[in-house]
Amino acid sequence: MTDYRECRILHVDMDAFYASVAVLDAPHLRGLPVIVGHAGGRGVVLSATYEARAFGVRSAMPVSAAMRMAPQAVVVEPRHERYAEVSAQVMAVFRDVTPMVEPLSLDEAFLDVQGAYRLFGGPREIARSIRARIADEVGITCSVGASVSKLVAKIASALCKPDGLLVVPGSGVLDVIHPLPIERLWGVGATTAGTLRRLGITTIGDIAHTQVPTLQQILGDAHGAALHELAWGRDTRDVVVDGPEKSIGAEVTFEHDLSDMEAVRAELLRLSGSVARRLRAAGLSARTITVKVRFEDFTTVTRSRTLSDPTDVGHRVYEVTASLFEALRLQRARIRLVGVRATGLTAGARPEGLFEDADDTWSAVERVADEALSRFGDTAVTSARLLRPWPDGGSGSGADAR
DNA sequence: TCTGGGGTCCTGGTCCAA
DNA sequence: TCTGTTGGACCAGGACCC
Repeated sequence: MTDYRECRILHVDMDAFYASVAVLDAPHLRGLPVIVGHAGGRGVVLSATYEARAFGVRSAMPVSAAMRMAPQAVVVEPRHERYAEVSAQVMAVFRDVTPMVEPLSLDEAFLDVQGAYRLFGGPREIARSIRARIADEVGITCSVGASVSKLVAKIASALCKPDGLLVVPGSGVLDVIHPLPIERLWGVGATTAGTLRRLGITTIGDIAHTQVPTLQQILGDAHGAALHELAWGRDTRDVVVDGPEKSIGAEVTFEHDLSDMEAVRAELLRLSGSVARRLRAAGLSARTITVKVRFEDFTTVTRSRTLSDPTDVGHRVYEVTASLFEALRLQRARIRLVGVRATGLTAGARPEGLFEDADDTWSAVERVADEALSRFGDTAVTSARLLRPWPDGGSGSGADAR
């Protein structure tokens, strides 16, 4: 029997992860159509069991639309801490097999298993063992693709979903990927797919047989050339164990569009505090702060500012955020979403005492608050400004003072 | 129909300094 | 001194991923 030793890259993907965890924790839901998402309002489907998918329910569609398709479905509120917990169990199984694990999200990872052959056998045996252990020890199912590259391993795991295993040797790569629709290719989303389809390019094979300059003319130099390479199965990216974080952000969509700018500023204050707290928890400081505003018609603007000194102080983040927001000079706008993001991250907290300024005081205050929050819970400390009762219920719940 | 929230990466424009 | 070029940093927006 061939053991496909060239297929050292595994892509492991949990099946309907959030929904599977919901069923794991509430076994009476097994076999039922289950949708994970915020019921009512503007929530979208985060995940759905295959029973729900049979009705046409898909991730990212509005929960309201999903409920019209599957009225009998059970809607379950998301529980992110629980997903993180289960994810840690799954990743621990991966790391038992090899240290070469690159998590892509809570529910999927690339593994380079070449170094594990001597202990565990070839890629197929390793994949089988991982699938069995996750089923036994965690209680959910996963699908595994194994191949010579990340691209093909990822395509393979998608092709064998749910609860499957597919090994694609180097000699079979083009036979497998060329008939597939272009959307299967990493980097082809709705926009690129629409552009290519209008030109009659519908399969990965079509991309492979289109001249590079033509693709570059359509999609830009980098994107065009990259897609052509991928369409021929050429992907030399290695499994990277620990990539540093590049940004930390938070955003919120209001239940109803807001026109009360004071309420929007209060939300920006809350988001700034949350981002800064996560920076401090990660031991990082940020040089660039970006504020994002989405209006009722879904148009979105971002404004950013780069600081002379990196910061992890919430008060400082809010000062920048608020001044960027003020510069937009919004009077009667109806705002759907606001967000705050920190980029240009550097390791290490902001050096205290280096600059004798108000940030030192705020930094000290916020570190004390971090301590209180970690000891007494999320509601132990908050900014006085966030205590004002907004007309419609406050942050994220749909204030609208008009 | 009506579009979340967390991210990464790329592109094109502007500004500034060498 | 003036002009043109180049390259880097920054900024804004968009596409994409899960």
